[in-house]
Order: sequence, then C-alpha cells, then structure tokens
Amino acid sequence: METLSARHIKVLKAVVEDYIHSGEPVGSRTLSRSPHFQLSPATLRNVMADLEDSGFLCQPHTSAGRIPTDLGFRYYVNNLPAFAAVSSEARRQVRARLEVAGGRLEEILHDGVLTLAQLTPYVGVVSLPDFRQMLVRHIRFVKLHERRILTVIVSVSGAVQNVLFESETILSQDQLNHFSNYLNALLGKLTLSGIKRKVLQEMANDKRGYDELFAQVLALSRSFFAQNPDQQSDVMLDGKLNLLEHPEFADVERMKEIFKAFEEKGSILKILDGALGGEQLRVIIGAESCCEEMRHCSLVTAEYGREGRALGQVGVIGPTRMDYSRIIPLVNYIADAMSRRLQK
Amino acid sequence: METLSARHIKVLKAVVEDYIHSGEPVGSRTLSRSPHFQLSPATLRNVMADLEDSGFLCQPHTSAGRIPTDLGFRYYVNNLPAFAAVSSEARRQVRARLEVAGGRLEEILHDGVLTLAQLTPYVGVVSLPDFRQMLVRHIRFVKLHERRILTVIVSVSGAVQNVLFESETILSQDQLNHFSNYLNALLGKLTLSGIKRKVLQEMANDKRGYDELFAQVLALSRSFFAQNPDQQSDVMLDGKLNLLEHPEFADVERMKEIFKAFEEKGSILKILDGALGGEQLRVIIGAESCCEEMRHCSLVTAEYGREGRALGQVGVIGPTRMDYSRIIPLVNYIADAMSRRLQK
DNA sequence: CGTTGGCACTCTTTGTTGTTGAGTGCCAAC
DNA sequence: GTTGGCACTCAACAACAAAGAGTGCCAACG
Repeated sequence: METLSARHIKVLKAVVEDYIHSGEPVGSRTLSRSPHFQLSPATLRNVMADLEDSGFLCQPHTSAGRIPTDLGFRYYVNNLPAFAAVSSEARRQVRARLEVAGGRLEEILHDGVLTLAQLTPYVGVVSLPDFRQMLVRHIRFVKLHERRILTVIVSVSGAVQNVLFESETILSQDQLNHFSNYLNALLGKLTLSGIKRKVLQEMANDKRGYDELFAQVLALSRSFFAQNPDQQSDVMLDGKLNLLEHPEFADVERMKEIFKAFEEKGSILKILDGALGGEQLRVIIGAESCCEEMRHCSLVTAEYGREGRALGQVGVIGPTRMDYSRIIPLVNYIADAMSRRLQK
Repeated sequence: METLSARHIKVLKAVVEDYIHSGEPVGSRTLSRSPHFQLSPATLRNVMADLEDSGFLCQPHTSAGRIPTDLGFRYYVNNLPAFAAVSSEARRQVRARLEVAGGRLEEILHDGVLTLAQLTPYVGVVSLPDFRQMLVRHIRFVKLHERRILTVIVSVSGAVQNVLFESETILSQDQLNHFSNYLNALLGKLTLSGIKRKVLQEMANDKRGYDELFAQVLALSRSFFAQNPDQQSDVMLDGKLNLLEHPEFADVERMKEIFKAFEEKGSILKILDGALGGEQLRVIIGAESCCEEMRHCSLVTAEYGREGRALGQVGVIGPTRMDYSRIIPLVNYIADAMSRRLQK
C-alpha cells in the first residue's frame, strides 16, 4: 500500500461516505457535483483509478461507479474519524434502559442489545461471560427431591446460573446449607474452576475430623462438574430483522448465509471473544472476521466489564456499509453504560 | 359446503398429497397419470372445477394447476388421516434426547424443540408455562449484598426462576433461611399467585407473636411481586432456518413477515396458549390462526404436561403445505416423550 | 348420464433483441 | 496537472415472440 496523497484521501473519504449513505456505487460525476470538489469528473476518474489499483475501491462491474473494498473501509475507519456525537435521543434511551438500578447480569446484557437494536438499523450482539471464568460470590444448594439437588451460583457481576444434578448420597437440606456455608466461606474470589481445585486441595491438606464433610462436598462437586461441562459461553442477539431492511440482504441466499451464522452462534462468539482483553473498541470489517458467512458484514464491538475486568464484548453486526462514524461512538457509549450499571 | 362424492374426496386427497410433495400446482394431466385414477384429464377437470366451486381448491392463476385452499387442507386433515408411523430414526433421536433423566424444565423444553427442528424441515416451537400459574415446590432466598436478595423459585415440574430484588430492610442469611423454611412449609401445592394470597391471609388470621416475621415476609413478598410483573410466559423456537429452504418463503417480503412474527413471539404465544386445555392435538391451518403474519403457515401442536395438568403446547410451524400425515404423529410422540420426562 | 377427445383460449415462463443511461478509459488539447 | 471529448462497456428495462402447461367448454360416444 503506497502512501496516498491528500487528494486521494479526500476522494476515498468522499466515496466511502457517499456509499454509506446511498448504498449505490458512486461515480465520478456524482462526486464532482459535490461542493467539496472543484474538479472535473475526468480528474476524479484518474484518482479513483489509482485508488482502485491500490485496492481501496472496486467496481461491481465495468460501467458502474466504485464501491469501497474492505481495505477502503479499513483505511476510512482508521484514519478518518469524524465521529458523530451520540444523539440526544440515544442518550435518552440509554438512560431509560441502562442507567437504572442493578438487575441480573443477563437482564443487563439483554437491555444492552435491545437498546442497540432499537437505536441502529443493525443487529445488537453481546457475548456472555464464560461462566467458568467468572468470580463466584455465592453458591447455594437446594434439595428438590431425594438425591436431586439444585445448585444456584451467583457471580460477583450478578450472573445467576442454575444447575440441576443428582448427588451420590441422600442429603438433608440442613446438610446442604452446611455445605453452602462451608463453600461460601472458602470462596474468597474464586472462579468456578478455582473452587474445584481448592476443594480438592483442602481435602488433601486437612483431613482431620472433617473427613465425612469433605467426602460429601467432594462427591457433590464431582457430580456437579461431571454433569456441567464447559457448555456456557453464549451470545445474545437482537434486531435480526433490522438487517432485512438493507438492500445488500435482499438476496435470499446471502440472507440465509448470515442467518445461519446467527443461529449457530459459535462462530460469532469466536469472533467476539477471540480478541477479548485486547483493545477497548474493535471494528472488524468484512472478511477480516475470517468467518466465511460473515464476509459481507462488519462488527463494531467494545468491551464491557466490572472493576477493570473484561467480561465480554457488546456491539453491533451490520453490512460492511455501516455508518461507522455514528456507530462507533454509540457502541462505546453503551458499553460504558453497561459497565457502570454492572458496577452497582 | 355441500357433501362430497367419493370421487371428489379421492381427487381432493390426491391433489393435497401431490401438492404437499411437489410444491407445484397440480393439473388434471398429472393427476390422470397417477395409477390410482383410470380417468381422463377432462373428467378430472370437471371434478376439480367442482372442488374449486366448493372452496377446497384454487388456482394461483388461470392456466395453472390447482392448489388446496386452507379449507382443502382442513378437510384433508380432518377426514383423511393416513398417518405415517413415527420413523425409527425419529424414535432413536427422541430416545437419545428426551428419554433421559430429569433436567430443568427449560432444558427439557429446549430438547423438545431442538428435536423437532432436526426431525422436520420446519420450526420447532414450545410455549413455556406461565410461571405464575405453576405449582411451586420450593422457594429460597439468597442474600447477595445488603438489601439485595436473590429469589430462587422451583416449580413442581422443574422450572427454575431467578428474581433479583431489593428488600425494604436489611436481613441476614439466617433470617432469610427462616423465611424460606416458613414459606416452604406453607407451600403445599400453590401457585405463585396463590402464595401471595396465602401470605396475606395468614397474616390477617394469625397475628400473635409472629408479627415481626410476618411483617418482614410480607414486605419481602410485596417488593418481590412489585418488581416481578406478569412478564413471563414465553415461547421457544428452534430451526427458523429450516423455513428458508421452502420455495414458499423464497420471497423476501413473505419471509420478513413470518420472521417478524417469530421475533415478537407474542402473537405466537397467543395462538399456542389460546386453546390450552382444549384438545390434546391441534392443527391450525393458515388464516385459521387469525394472525395476519402467519396466514401462510400452519401449526401442529400438542399439549405437554405433568400429572394430567397441561403446562403448555409443543409443536411445529411450517408452510400450510406441510406433511401433516408425518408431522401429526411425530408431534404427538414428542409431546408424550416430554410429558413422560417431566413426570420423572 | 357419465366420460372422453378436441379445440380455442389464457397466462406464465423463457429467451431474444433493442434501447437507454450511467460510467469508464484513453487521448489530445489547454 | 487538468480538462473536454469520444468511443466503448455493461446492467437494467421494456417489448415482443415462442413454448408449454393447463383450463373451460362442447360435441360425441358407450
């Protein structure tokens, strides 16, 4: 990628912005009519041809205008940030939905994607934290029937998880309360996997007297972990229908493709959490996601978290022709609001 | 609707079945080639014209074959049940996924729709029971922080519900255990709404001594019910993508329409639970659902439940051109399997 | 009277063929 | 370096023709 002259950059920017707003390939004539250019179409054609050679623009076919390539959008996003301020309407909605008191983690995340889906014509998306990596605040066992036990796990960030399992022996609710208390005292700030390790370790160290209790705690945790494989980790989507309004998804085949990615979720999760702990805000354009089904989509995501600890990513999925200048600040704003609410 | 001759019925049946399998309008010529008819196209044309007059068939346009109307499908479903046995492959899958031990209600329902989505080219759907109407087996309060309390409610059928709320006063975990025990003893077989009534009533009757406790239980339940409006009741869908494979949804507009209904869920829930407690199995064809967006879809649903008590409906949504003879027994079979699993 | 073949008619589908218009690349001139 | 001119390309659209499937109606047949 050779270095671009100021004029090249100005033209690239104009093409990208025009295309973002019109959705149509933009030609030299349209561009020259813009008050920003005092140049003839012919001159602009030369510049655009250069930009095409460098890989920033392309033509859907000869005799159509140019549209930006992924690379063109990338250059635009990296270098030409004329970010729009978050609109007052958006602020109002965020205030109404996200700047309220507490709630379970899941509710907060849901409010986040919902807000994004309503404020943008794209899909709101959020990755749920991997439960096994979350710090546990509370564990409680509830006896349901005979050996059937319900475990309620609450993370420090307010995620609640219920797991049903069968214990090896029959225990009374009192015994279970006992275990709960024992574990909660032990807890400190541990992840689920940490707890498992700790229980095993305590048992090895400190055999005297507690044998019975330990054996049972161990048996409990064993059946618990056995019946609760790593599943978890998930994404939440909202506003899938928004995408249908965009001309680029009028084609049924393309639509099917992207909806398939939505249904499976796995690939989206991989994209989202792939770079968790990296930069605060990320823009992934088209093929950059390395996900075949998502090659016509862009993602704008930001980390949300609690006490400096990243929990997941929240953002939007839309066509590569996305209104980045508006969306990037908005996603940032909402991620912030979510993190603040999680703090409470 | 005049009465139909045996021949009329035979022709109607043939048209419906051919259309179900081909998806194309069926003409007199195609029909006469079938070994079941020794009649010439002309004769069949006469019969088909009669059926059109009676409203069982219609033509997309002149010079196309006939396709069944909603009424035609209705007659077919009501009177011509050559139900296919549930395939061994289907039985195998149901066994693998649904004839296992226990699980939370939500997991069971999820397994149900998943199985339907995999065994049919349609959308699996299930309505979650209205939590407020469910019999409660267990209530547990967990103190999270200061006045923040997590309530875990388990219904007899294994549904688990978590609600986070702020109590009016600060309570210790011991006090909360106390309340939990008190409520659980009170429980018997009550619904959530029943519990509320009962708490109020007990308080009125039996003031002596318990005043303090009652006041707090009442305050608790008041904040609980205040912060937990009737929301609940929901539907779960799986296999939406299956629909995209059907030619009738190749049109983007039509697709948008039906996906909109899926996203909102409310209308689907209304259709599903509208007739809860009616017949065991229901077939709703096209416009019969009285839901504008669903007029090109049919539903086949069956009740699932526990101990004779209907909890909700499970079934599939597909185009009106649905393979009823295979789907009806399958939905029945799966509803049964779910109910059996719930019993355990 | 039910059944059948014949026939004219309708209407979708498909393919062909211009025509239009937007946009390009290149070149010579300013 | 910039510009106007010009020939060229190509998608989109419309008009038209031909093919094919299917119909309704009618007269004739057993």
